[in-house]
Amino acid sequence: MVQPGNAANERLSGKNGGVHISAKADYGMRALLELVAAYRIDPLQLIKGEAIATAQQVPVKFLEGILRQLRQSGIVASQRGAEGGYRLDRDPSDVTIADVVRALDGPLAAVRGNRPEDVEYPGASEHLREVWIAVRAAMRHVLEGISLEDVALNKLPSDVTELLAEPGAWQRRKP
Amino acid sequence: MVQPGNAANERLSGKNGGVHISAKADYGMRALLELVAAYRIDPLQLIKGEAIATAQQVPVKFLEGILRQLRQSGIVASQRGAEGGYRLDRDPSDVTIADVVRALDGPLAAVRGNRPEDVEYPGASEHLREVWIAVRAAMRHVLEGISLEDVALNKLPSDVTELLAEPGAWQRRKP
DNA sequence: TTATTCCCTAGTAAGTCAATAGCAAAAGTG
DNA sequence: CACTTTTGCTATTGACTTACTAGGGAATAA
Repeated sequence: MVQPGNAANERLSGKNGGVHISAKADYGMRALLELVAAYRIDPLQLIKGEAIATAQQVPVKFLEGILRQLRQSGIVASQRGAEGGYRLDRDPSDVTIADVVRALDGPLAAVRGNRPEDVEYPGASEHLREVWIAVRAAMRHVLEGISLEDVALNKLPSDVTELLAEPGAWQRRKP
Repeated sequence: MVQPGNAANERLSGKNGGVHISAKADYGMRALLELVAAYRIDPLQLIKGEAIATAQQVPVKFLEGILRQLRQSGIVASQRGAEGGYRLDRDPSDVTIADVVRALDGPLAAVRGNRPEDVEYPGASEHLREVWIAVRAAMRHVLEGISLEDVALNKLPSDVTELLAEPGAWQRRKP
């Protein structure tokens, strides 16, 4: 098992295509889930960056940058000075995972760095674009369908739990 | 519109999280679709690397490396020397896009470079792993469900065409 | 005023990505 | 047997990204 936020024994297999959840997206989601927990007690309660960082075992200064990006996207609010901190600025049921990933890493899908609808294919590969569009649509379907509240309460939408119930969903594919 | 294989005006928005189709996966799929077209005439016909490269407007030497990886994965066969070239080594209906992406870029999904099932989350983010597993399952569902033949004949599975029919599937989300 | 806490810019080491160069090895042709 | 063609393989490159860290500036409360 990989320790959370411990950058020592990680990146065993440096290479990965398909979908990659970056450290920013992962840390950002974890920070937001901490803020959701506080929000459910008092929606205006402020939590310090360092408190989030230690709770989630994430590098503090790196997390600060992430929280700033989330504030600039209107997901989080912040206050400076003593007794300052961060809080959610929107209802947890209103913030989707897609919102978070887009705020931190940009567009959900890219083909060679371009939007899927912007690439064109000659001859035999004529219909390849449809495939990448479908991949993006699948990502959107999942990530736009799950809110922070869903994750915090472990109440995922039914079509997502169906995905999780698929045989082998929790195992890696044979290499 | 971005020209196929032209690396000049691309990479406008360098950053992207979520799913990224690499040049290798994109070029590899295009090369394979050329081979499928030949396969349908004669399953043993050999096509030269340079012919594929010019047909798909892809850098030759880069494509060579891709085709070699595909051969090492058993998807493609090759023969050296004059009158040599490449051909499909499996039936087009038997090769999925997931096979291609895995052969060229490794695992379909990663969280900070690790397999989704290998990361663990403390406290408030306890259930985040399920989300990433679901994302991977969604990717698998799409990419393992489409074969080279499906793309070549433009006959995608019904659940994929349903994804494409979703409103806004072809437009980017408002930034 | 002073301690606290977020805000912001810069920088950096390591790594990846996309591609190129060059030569070795095999296979067919004359 | 040369000789040409075509793939096999390794190494290298430059641009870029990722995951951080350093250090100071600005706001806020006691």
